[in-house]
Amino acid sequence: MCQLFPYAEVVTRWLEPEQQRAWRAYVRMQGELNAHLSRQMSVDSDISMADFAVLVQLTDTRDERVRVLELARSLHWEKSRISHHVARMEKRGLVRRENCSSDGRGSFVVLTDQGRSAIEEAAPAHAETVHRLVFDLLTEAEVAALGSISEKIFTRLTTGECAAVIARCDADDPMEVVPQEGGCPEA
Amino acid sequence: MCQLFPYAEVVTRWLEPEQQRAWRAYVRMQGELNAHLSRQMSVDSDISMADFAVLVQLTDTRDERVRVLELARSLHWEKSRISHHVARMEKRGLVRRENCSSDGRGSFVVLTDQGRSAIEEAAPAHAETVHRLVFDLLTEAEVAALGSISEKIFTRLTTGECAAVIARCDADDPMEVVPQEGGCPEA
DNA sequence: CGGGAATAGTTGACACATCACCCACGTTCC
DNA sequence: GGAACGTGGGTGATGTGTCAACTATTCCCG
Repeated sequence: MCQLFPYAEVVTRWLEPEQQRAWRAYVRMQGELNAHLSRQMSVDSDISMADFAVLVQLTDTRDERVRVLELARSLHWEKSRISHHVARMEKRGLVRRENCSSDGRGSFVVLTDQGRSAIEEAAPAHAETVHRLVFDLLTEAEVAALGSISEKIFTRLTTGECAAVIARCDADDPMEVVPQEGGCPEA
Repeated sequence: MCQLFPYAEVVTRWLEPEQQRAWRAYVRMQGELNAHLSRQMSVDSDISMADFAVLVQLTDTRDERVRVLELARSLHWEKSRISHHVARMEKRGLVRRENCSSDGRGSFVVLTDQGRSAIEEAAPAHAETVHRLVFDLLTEAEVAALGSISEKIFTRLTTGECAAVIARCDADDPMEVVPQEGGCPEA
C-alpha cells in the first residue's frame, strides 16, 4: 500500500543514460563481488559468509553468547533464517544452543571453541580479500563517496515507509536502527 | 582494532577506520537494497528479480530468443543455474525451449507472449523503485562516483587472477593462486 | 486468579544456487 | 570410420533463504 503510488503512475520515470550506466555497473559489480567473497571465504576456511557474520556477532559480545532475536536484529535477518542457520551451524559444532533461564521462551546461541578457531582462522584472509578486491583500487575520496552513498541509501531503506515493510522483528524506535559506532566490526 | 584475533597481526592487513566504516555501510546497504528490490518486484508483479534479468536479456535480442550459454555469459550465471531457472520459468509459461537446428546440442530460450507481458508489466514499477531508493537520493557527482567505483571493482573481478577463479575451473592452467584443496578439483 | 494478546523461537514446504556428474553432439586427426 | 577430446546443456543432491503456520511462554488487564 505505502509502496505503490497508484495515482501518480501516468508516466514511467525510466533511468537517464548516466543513471542507467551507473546502475548496471553497480548491479553487476555487487553480484560478482558477493560471489567472489563467498567463494574466497570457503576456499580460505571451512565457513561461509553467513557463518562468518554470525560468528562475528558472537565474538563481539563479552560472553560469546547472544539471544536469537538480538542476532536477527543486528544481522537484519529474519528470525527463521537465524533458526535454520544456527541449526546447521550447531550440527557442524560451530555454536551450541542454551536455554535462557530468565525467559522460558528464549534461547542463547553460544560460541564453541571450534567456532572461535574457525573465525580466527577466517578473519585475516577475509580482510585481505576485501583489501585486494576493493580498497586497493580506490582513492580516499572514493572510499568516502562509497561510504556516504551507502549510508544515504541504507537510511532510506530503513526509515519511513520502506522500513515498515522490512520491520517484522524490529525495535519500536526507528532511529535506533542505525547505531553510530560499534565495537570490532565485521571484516 | 580487532584485538580479538591477536596472533595474526603481523601478516594481516586489517581495514583502516575509514575503510571499515565505508565497508560496513556498503555491505549493509547492499544487503538491504537487494532484499527490498526483490520484495518490491514480487509485490508489483508476478516475477522475481532473477526472472526479470532473464526476460530483459530476451527482450534485448531481435528474435526474442537466445542460446542458453549466451544467456549464461551475459548474466554471469552458471549454466546449470540457467538450466534450472529456465525450467521453472517454462513451467510458469514465461519462456519456452526450442531446439537449435544448426547445432544439435544447443537449445534456445524463447520469450512467450505471457513472458513479454510479464516484463512489460514489471519494468515501469521496477524503474520507479530504483529511482525512489537510489537515484532520488544522489547528486550527479555521486551517480558518477557510484558508476566508476563499480566499474573499477568489476573490472578487477573479471580480469587477471580473479577471473581465473570465476571462470569455470576447467581452465587448463594449474595455478598457485588457489591453495590446493578448495579450488579446482580435476581428474 | 483467568483469559486473551504479544513475544521468542521452531518447523515444514517451497524457491533458489551450487556442485559434481552425466549425456549428446561436434571436431580433429589418424 | 572411429577414438579422443572439447562443448552445449541437463539432472539430482545438498545447502541455503523465505513465507506461513505452529508451539510455548510471558505480559497485560480486568
